[in-house]
Amino acid sequence: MTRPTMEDVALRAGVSRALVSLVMRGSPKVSDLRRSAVLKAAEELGYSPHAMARSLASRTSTVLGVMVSDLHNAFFAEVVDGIDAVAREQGFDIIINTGGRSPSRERRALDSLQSFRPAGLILLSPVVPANAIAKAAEQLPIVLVARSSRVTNVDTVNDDGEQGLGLAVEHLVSLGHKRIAHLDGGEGSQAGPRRRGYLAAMERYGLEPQVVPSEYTDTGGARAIRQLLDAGDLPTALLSCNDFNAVGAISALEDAGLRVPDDVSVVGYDNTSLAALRHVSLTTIDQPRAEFGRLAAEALLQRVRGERTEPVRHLLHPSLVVRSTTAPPGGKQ
Amino acid sequence: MTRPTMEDVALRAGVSRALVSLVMRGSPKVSDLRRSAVLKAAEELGYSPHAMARSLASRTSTVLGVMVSDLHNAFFAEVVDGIDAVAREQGFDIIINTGGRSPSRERRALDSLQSFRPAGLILLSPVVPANAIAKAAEQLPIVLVARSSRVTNVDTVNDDGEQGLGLAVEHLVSLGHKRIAHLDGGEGSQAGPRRRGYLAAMERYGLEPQVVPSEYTDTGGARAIRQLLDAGDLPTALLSCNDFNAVGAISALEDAGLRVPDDVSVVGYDNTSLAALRHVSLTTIDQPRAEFGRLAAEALLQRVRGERTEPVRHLLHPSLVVRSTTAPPGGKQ
DNA sequence: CTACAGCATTAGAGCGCTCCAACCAATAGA
DNA sequence: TCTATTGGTTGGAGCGCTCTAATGCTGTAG
Repeated sequence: MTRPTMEDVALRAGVSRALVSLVMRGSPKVSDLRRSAVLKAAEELGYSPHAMARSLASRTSTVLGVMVSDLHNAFFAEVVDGIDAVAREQGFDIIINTGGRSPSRERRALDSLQSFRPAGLILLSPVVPANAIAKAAEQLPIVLVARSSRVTNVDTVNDDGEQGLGLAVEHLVSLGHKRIAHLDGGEGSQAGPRRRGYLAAMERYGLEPQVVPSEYTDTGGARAIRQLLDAGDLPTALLSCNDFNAVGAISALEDAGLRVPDDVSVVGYDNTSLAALRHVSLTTIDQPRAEFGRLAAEALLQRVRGERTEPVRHLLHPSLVVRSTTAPPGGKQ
Repeated sequence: MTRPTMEDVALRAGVSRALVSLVMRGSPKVSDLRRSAVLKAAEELGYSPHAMARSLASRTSTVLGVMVSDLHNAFFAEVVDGIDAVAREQGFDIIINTGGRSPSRERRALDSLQSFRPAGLILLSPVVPANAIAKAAEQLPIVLVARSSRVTNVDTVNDDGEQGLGLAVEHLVSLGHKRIAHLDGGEGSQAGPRRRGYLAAMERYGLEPQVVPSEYTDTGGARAIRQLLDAGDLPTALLSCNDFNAVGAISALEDAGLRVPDDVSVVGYDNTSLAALRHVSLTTIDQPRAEFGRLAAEALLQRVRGERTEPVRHLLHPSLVVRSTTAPPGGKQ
């Protein structure tokens, strides 16, 4: 079970350890003769380089750490796909860890990730306090996705949540809705911009805003609806803080005998695969997720290579995806 | 940006590097005086140990590698939760990588994971060929989840897919169904046992089996339904190979003007969070996912600690979760 | 006063690798 | 013939840590 080292390969190929190192790193200054001898020996021994020893010796790393705040949310999977594509293309590996939306577990994940001394870190929607991020950023390059920051040495990649909710309000207004409520994401990441976008858009159209406290879960959405129903105060359209919340809201509405979109229109946010399922077919706001990942990886690699020290703030344009949960108010199609 | 080392901490605390090492590893044979001096110096410098150097020097690792075949599937997130809980409890860290269900990318992920020389590897539903797994297993302990193997130095954790589909058939038969088709998972992991379980159960009840080729996706499910409809050959009940497939099937059925469960009953497999959404409310087979993760981590750690060399084959009992997509045939409730 | 534990502490080697400077042909130029 | 030059190859130091064996230092017994 003890794995072969460069020494073993060198011995078998009849060359020096340094030469094996050159071959492993694909150096051009190795004769074909030796190269093939080394590769053959490595193959026979089942040798593969020891990434830790390598990075220890070279004082560099080709690893990017990715902290995913919630593995249960497919949103992040697509961001990771984007990150992975860029990283691979540029010769970097990624290692992932998850915080499970819990600050303490996330902090542990961050420590663990950092203990590998990666070249940089991408944090997907982290929930740890800003100062923890700022502190980490003193040690290595950091890019934040789906969370904003004013720290000058971290880059951020976000969608323009204000614009997103603006699009949603516009859509509903154009369908004829006037009573449009927002199921708010509370303390959740990006809930602020979305709420502001909602309020601004409502003001723009001269409509009375109604913010209902809720959260980024389907049970949260359902709870908010029950609250509205209890208060006998149901608007004709609902803007959820995300798709999960929207689906929860729809369930609760249907439980109450109301039909979507005939009685109430519902708009989600994120355009998760959930929303795209024809069975759900949720009108929602799409975020370019893979693009998030690509931009984050590129920003990080720029910093890693020392090409830039100025912070970058990507703010991507969301887009409206109209499906089957929105219609004119009053059931008239 | 250059991080402090043990040397720096030792210097600042006025002790030797070895003593700092002892403190960092929580050794009892350090006087309180020195210990606090070291901890203070470490704190001031923002020192944290270098995991790679540590594992290089100690020739041991406290890292478990986890390969998740598909990050988009929340199924794996729950397994990871189980793994994480056990690993953390026993002082191990996990690093995750993903193969995106592509054999080549998965192989890359495996190599990358191994380059960190983890203590062991847990592979969640891997798609690489069996010999690649066997080869890796010569180098380090490996546990497979949701994929079986006959390799003697690999542990496996699976649910009993045969039993699972048996439960589903039994449920439908007890509702009065006779024409029950299986939307098959093809080459997908665990598709074999599920198919076998279906066939065996149908035979047990003296019913004519009908296996429809499909795959583990919602588009696959929809496609299979369209095929059945085109052939004018729709059974009264469908057993999907997984929840995604089932939801796709339901969408296609609804598109065709059929109602679920009134016209057709549908059963999924996996009990993903998707199935639990009240809007979907899918009757399905539940696998104890977190338990998968816990058992996998425990099995791996036993091997890591050299407590066992015999392979372990966990086969967990699935259970039926009845929701709203199954009813007696012909719409009579 | 010496001997010997017992304990906290430390020097030094070494983990698997990279990197630099040195080295060694072999060829080219003077 | 004697240098340069070039391209391939190598030894050795060192990355940040752990681990073993040895060190110094008490305190107690002989």
